[in-house]
Amino acid sequence: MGRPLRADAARSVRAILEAAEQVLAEDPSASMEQIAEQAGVARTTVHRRFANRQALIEALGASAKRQLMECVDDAHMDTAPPLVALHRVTANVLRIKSVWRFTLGHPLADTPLTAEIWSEINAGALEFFARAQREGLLAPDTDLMWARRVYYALVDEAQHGGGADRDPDQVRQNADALATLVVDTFLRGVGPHG
Amino acid sequence: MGRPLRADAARSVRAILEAAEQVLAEDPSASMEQIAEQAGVARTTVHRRFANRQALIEALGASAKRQLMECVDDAHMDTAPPLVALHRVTANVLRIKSVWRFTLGHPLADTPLTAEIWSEINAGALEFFARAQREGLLAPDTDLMWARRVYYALVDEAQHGGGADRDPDQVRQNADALATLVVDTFLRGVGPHG
DNA sequence: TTCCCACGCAACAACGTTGATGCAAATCAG
DNA sequence: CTGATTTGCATCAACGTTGTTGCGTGGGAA
Repeated sequence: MGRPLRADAARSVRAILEAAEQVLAEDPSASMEQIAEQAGVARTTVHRRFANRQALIEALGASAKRQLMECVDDAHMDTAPPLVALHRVTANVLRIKSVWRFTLGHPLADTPLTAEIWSEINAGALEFFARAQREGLLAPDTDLMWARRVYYALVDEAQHGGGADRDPDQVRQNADALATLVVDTFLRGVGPHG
Repeated sequence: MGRPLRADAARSVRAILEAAEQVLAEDPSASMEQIAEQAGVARTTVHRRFANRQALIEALGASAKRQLMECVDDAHMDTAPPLVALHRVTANVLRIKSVWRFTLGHPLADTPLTAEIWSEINAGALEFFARAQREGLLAPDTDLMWARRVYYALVDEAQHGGGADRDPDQVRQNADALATLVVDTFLRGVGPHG
């Protein structure tokens, strides 16, 4: 590509991406104008940095998916004990999802690239659940596809309810507590146990 | 209001509502043109029957909410044994949701009227879960708000995955099977039981 | 300090969508 | 059958959004 961006240009790009994520999270059909306003930038500047609305959304997708992949990786789903890995990845994903509510929530940001990452993650999840089932964490008669969908749904649900977390510390604690709740509900449901 | 609609007019209205539900389910921002096309009707006819896009969506909301309320009522949540009632209402709701994927899925169709019905249903659900908890169907330490959210999420998830059901009979069987799956997962999760 | 780049601002064309209107033809109801 | 109503079609104005361009200005980099 061209030479590195100047300081103010880089600042604009970051502001725009951040604003786009926030605005689109509340209204996926928000206009470029609204995004520019939230970014504290003129609309033309948005178009200067991102040729299309599509290009902007794809840029969001790239950032988000990269971070998601990263946070899944460092849970070591393939080696850690299933229950530990499950709790860790859940907390990590919840943390990421709270930042990328739009991009990771709406499939609008789907491009060939991101679709590939998705299927990779999905495959990894299925593989993990298979191992979890072999090691007795999941009931032997559980349909793994259903299990995966239930897990995703619970993570989503835990995310949506979570109100405003101010500082990063609070986000982390919240993510841990929610992860416990999600994993618990996922494995034992809400009925009486014992 | 005015006098009853003529036969062809009534047919148009029904066709438009049905078409709107289908089209909007796949693309919530679809144009009136697309809806008209799917209904086999000129766009002007749509505007003749529904002043606004908003009015059309509200009409959808009214129909859907009415049916939803009806199908919740005839599950007799307040008298039947909790497990029976839960299974029955789940099957009923799944059946309705498969028909009103857009209107009951996206909160776009929310008006003062529908919001009222929603809160009524939500209150009923919470009350039901409280009774279920007293009677031992839910663990005593379960947060009822969380339980409700999990239940809604599971119903949604069961709905989304359900591919194309051709005839009404198949829909009914499918709804029963899915209801069993949902209730089971809801109460016991996917971990080993025993 | 000096040069260059990025910015804000204003203006513009192109589009698609919405909503309204008039009219001729088809269709329903008494 | 006959009158009333509905519909399709063509047309029009109004809007909001998108994307582009040119210009003057202010802040970053060497």
